[in-house]
Amino acid sequence: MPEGHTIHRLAADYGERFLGRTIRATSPQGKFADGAALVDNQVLADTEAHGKHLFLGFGPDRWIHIHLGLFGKLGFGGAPAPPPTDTVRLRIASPSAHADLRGPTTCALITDSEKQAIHDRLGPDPLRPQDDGARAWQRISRSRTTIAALLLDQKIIAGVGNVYRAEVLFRHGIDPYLPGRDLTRAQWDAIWADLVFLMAEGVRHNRIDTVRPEHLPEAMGRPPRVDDHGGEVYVYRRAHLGCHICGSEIRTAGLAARNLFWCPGCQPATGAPRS
DNA sequence: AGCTCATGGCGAG
DNA sequence: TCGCCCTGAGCTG
Repeated sequence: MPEGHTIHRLAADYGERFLGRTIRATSPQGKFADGAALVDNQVLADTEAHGKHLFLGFGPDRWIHIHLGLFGKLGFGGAPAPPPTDTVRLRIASPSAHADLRGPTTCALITDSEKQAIHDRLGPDPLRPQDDGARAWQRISRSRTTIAALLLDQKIIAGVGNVYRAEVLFRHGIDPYLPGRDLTRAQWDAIWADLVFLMAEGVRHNRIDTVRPEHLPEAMGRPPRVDDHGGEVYVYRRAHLGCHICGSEIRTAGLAARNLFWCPGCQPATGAPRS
């Protein structure tokens, strides 16, 4: 269950273990048998992430494109690798390590130009140093769509998922229903800079933490969060609980088939009326 | 054993 | 906007 920080982390994890090495590739589940055969006994030459897309380079002109979707998981382990379970789509193994991919939305062999087409349809990624938030602003500032929906649109900004969306809007006191074109440039610049910071922290710690030090449980005299998603957050999955800052009841609503969370006190409605 | 839900995204209508 | 794809955990019975 990954957002962009997880994918960047996994690209680094693959690289650490297999870059420059000849790997064995198999598809115990069978759905990627042909692709695995074509990279078996090849050298992993490159790993890259853009948003939630992961690329493993076996050049020339040959990449494995992985997208975990909502359920996909990647697990690393040592050698010898244990017998794979029958849901392993792709196992990559070296004499010292193995990696098992399960449940991805996408695991496919692609060419350089197919890879480029994927980059071309993705927006700037806060975790790619060369990417620029101004490109996203061009579209956001002209859109009547709510900022909450725009933040999840990978064509506009790549790598943000449901947790970062809710949390970054909270951190900036922005109504999720505010149309993109009603944001100020200063608000967007602050959001982008914050995502660059938060997501880099996410890569480092391998979890999403968005709570400022002065609002951490120990600073606020409350117990630490216990939740299966792991990090300290302000609003994500905290529906009907009290806001850590103002005490208002955190609200939730469906937006484009995803659950949105926000604090009506800290993020007062300035956008369109909502039900 | 069966249901629900999850940090995602696609295509049909 | 809905249904669908992928998997697994945590309920319920």
